[in-house]
Amino acid sequence: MKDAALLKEAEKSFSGFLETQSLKLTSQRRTILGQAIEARGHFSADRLLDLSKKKDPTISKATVYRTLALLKESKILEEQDFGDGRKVYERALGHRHHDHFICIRCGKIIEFENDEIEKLQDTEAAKCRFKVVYHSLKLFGFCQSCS
Amino acid sequence: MKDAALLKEAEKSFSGFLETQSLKLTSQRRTILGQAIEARGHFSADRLLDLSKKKDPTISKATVYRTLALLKESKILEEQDFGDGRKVYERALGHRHHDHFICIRCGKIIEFENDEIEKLQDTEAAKCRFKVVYHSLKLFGFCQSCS
DNA sequence: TTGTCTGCAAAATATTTGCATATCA
DNA sequence: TGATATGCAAATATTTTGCAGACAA
Repeated sequence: MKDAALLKEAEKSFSGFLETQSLKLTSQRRTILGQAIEARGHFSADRLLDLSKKKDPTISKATVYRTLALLKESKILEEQDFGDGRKVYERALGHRHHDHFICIRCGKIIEFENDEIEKLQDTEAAKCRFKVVYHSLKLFGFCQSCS
Repeated sequence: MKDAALLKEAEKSFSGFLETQSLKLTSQRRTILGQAIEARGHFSADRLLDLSKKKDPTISKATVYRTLALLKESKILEEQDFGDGRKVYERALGHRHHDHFICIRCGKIIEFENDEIEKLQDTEAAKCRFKVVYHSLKLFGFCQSCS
């Protein structure tokens, strides 16, 4: 999907979500959403603030954090924690579920999907009578160029 | 293994580690190690500080954090992050590798082991020419009593 | 018009660090 | 004795919050 189409879909989705909560689509929220979609890959709150400020220098850190919470709630973004003490975000809308390799030398992140692992997780959960809502699988190590 | 035997093994392991690094086994480090082994389950730095202070009220936060780093390095403890913004620790010495279910209602943590999942992870890593050093698999959802 | 938002600065949370003094080996 | 460790307080880093004025519906 092209960026423009993606952004359009995201805006539609976000404004729909905001409406259901009686919240408003402000110019700041529009800008932040736009930059989050354009950012691609994984980005931190801080990076999103920088990107957003380039479009509108008056946007504040507080608004970015508050908007990130809404984008997460509306399932447009997903929050990840790669263990460096801060949260990062990635687009969830139109992006299939996947897990991550994280290179502990260069920081590169590689995505992968494996249905078999998912199935085994469900089997294991059933054994413990546990109902899985979401999961996080991270493989830390060395990527090809670092090993 | 009984607590006393476990503690003895941990002390032996820790003092061996400290020696190789030309570091000292101080009374504070001994106290903190003792409380970490007695704590069982998962505990935060803050909780370990509280426990340690009961044995020696002069122990400081800084020393607990510094000692936790050493206990992690020496493989006596393992660091976990269950996504609530702080790190928790669990004993690794004499404790087989396992993954976790985390109940998002009551916070209960259930451990599980699954060799098949581990194997599939390795297979998947090999496909990407990625060398896995350690991994983290967390299944979030509802435990039996919360669902 | 009115309830929601915003920017700002201050607060909260978890962890780390500089430094003078104390302690282990 | 000398290198390492400690406690304290201040510094970091990230995220959250209170508040008074601004804005969307």
